[in-house]
Amino acid sequence: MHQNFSAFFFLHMNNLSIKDIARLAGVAPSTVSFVINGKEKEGRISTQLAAKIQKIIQKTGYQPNRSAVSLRTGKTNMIGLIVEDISNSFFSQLAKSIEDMAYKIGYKVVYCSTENDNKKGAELIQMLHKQVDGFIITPSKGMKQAVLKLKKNKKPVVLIDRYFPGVNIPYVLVDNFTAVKNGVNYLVNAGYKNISIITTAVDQVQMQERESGYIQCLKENTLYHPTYTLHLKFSPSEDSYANQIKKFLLKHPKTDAVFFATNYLGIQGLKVLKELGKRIPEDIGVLSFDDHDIFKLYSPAITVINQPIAEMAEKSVEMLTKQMDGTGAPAQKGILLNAELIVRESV
Amino acid sequence: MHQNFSAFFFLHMNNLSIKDIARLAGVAPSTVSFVINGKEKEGRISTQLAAKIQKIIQKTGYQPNRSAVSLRTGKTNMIGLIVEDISNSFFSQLAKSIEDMAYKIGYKVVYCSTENDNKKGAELIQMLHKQVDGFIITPSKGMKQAVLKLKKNKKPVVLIDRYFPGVNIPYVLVDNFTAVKNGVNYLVNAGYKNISIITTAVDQVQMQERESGYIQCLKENTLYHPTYTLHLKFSPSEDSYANQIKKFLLKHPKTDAVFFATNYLGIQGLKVLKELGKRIPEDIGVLSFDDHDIFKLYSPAITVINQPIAEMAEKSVEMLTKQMDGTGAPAQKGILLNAELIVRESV
DNA sequence: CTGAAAGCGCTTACAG
DNA sequence: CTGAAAGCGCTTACAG
Repeated sequence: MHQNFSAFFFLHMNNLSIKDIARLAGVAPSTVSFVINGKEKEGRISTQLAAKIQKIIQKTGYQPNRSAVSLRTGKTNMIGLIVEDISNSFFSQLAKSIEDMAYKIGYKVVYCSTENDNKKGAELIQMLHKQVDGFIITPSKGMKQAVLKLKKNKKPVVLIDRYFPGVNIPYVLVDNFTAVKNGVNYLVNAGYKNISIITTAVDQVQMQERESGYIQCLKENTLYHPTYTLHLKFSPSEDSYANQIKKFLLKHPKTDAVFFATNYLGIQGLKVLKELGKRIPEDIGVLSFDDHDIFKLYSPAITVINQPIAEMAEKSVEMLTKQMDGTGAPAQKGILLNAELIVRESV
Repeated sequence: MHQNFSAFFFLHMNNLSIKDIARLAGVAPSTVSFVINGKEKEGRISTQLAAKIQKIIQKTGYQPNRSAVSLRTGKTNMIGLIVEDISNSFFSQLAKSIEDMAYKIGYKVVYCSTENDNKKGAELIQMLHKQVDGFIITPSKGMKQAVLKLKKNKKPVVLIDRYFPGVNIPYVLVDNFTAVKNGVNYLVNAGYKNISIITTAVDQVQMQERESGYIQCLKENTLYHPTYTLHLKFSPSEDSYANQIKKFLLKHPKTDAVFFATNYLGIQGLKVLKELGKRIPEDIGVLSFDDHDIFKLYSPAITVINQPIAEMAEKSVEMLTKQMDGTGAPAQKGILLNAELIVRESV
């Protein structure tokens, strides 16, 4: 009777603690703790008692205070996801896949966008350091120190999409060089002679590798002209990219195919080609890195080099988990996944 | 000399605590705490001493253990963002804007995708309850109980994009009804007579309101035909939507304009129209809710009803902050923002 | 102007 | 089979 009354009372409280549950069950807090954490054996709790406690937890909707658990165990069950820009289609798809993988193993994801600002990136790492059990990061070059510090502090980290050459931190990458080399080779085989590359200012490894793949392929086919390369200056405005691309294309009228090194450049490029009245693929062939809904739907549909996003997410969470478990302690150096050429109508 | 040695030693430690800093500075932990939290006045710490402590914190890179702070203060400085699907362009843009706003006031964002699964939605709320200071949620109908429980527990919540009619929880919405009414009216004025609506199965308020706007406008113009409405069955596969749309359009060949009630339906719709060889806007006018890069770039560019994403983010964080501060305690009921008709070439 | 002490809510060795 | 106690790293009233 008294117990029922208490149960009723507690049912309407906001913040139950483990002590409250213990009191309701007539046991010590430690007993409740064992049941919560599935350690009935270890605490040698009888099955009946465990069931009784479970029931009370159910009824009251008791949830352990995560801060207290974290303080005590040193685990937060949070993963820090640091990307360039969460609103970018590539990263938001990555975020979704990572969330799915993390959810399955009981982790939540905190995200942060660096916007390629090195200071912000380093700061974010520093701020999250004590709040997450591990990081999945698409690093910009200037984040190297901050990431090395994480490593020194034995904080689990996996780099994704980009990495630091010569630094021993696990990564999940696409083989940018080979993928682009093959993709550009497809342009060459299709008969294009003057193939331009439009890419970002070269300070990210993955972009450098894409460019190398382009150069290597064209050199092998004696079609390489250094002037057919546009390194776009970074700009927060999309129009600025479009303008730079337009100027470049007007300056190189012989260009008969373009390789865009990221999807947002490809999208801007399509806009420009439309403005210039160029027909694809008759006047100009188009190949873009990264797939995007736009490329599937465009007339003509655009041929792309597609990154295996779900697989990247899966591998990165896997590699992170191994580190967090302390299991695969000497984590493998990294893995290289294949990007796939999806041939559509633009070449 | 000894102190320098200690500083050197601590510089290379992983996990400094406030005690370590206190020892290095030769003061009590409480003194350090006051300095960290900018409460020098309250603790009546001399400026010089405060500076000295600051310097040590700088040098060592000490970061307070957030779990301990949270346990003690009851604040986590985390916001829980629960959306339908973070990889959807609308939600990822929202996430980016919310992140920006939150960052400015020292909050991090944990995100979760419900995938419109009520159970998962309720579960996510429950799981995050103790880990975040407040929630920004795009609720599905079945999450009502879970959200009401948050309210009962005085957990700050702001609903965004959708709401629960008749329930007093702050929300940030777009005036779907008026926006669609005006948008469809634009189709009417352009001379279209048989305007279809393609929308989701009606169980989300915002979708109902969009449909009401469509109906209201057409009724006022005596152009409403109930059969010109397609409620798409939910499906995880995009192709299924495309097939349903195709069947519908073939069944209603007189349709001379279509209003798509969300951007992903619009995107699927464009694909279908392309397959059917329909010319836009000559054969069929197109209007879609939500803007998207695809709509800007498509030939012809698609006329849309655009939601003010940045403003929605700003208002929602603002309303949440007021609740978290305990300031604007009797938080305003909610706000209704205007969606903007962006006229392009498809009508 | 500064420090010692209590306590936030847990988990886990330890004692029984 | 169960409970009392220590301690994770902070903050803050309180005493001096």
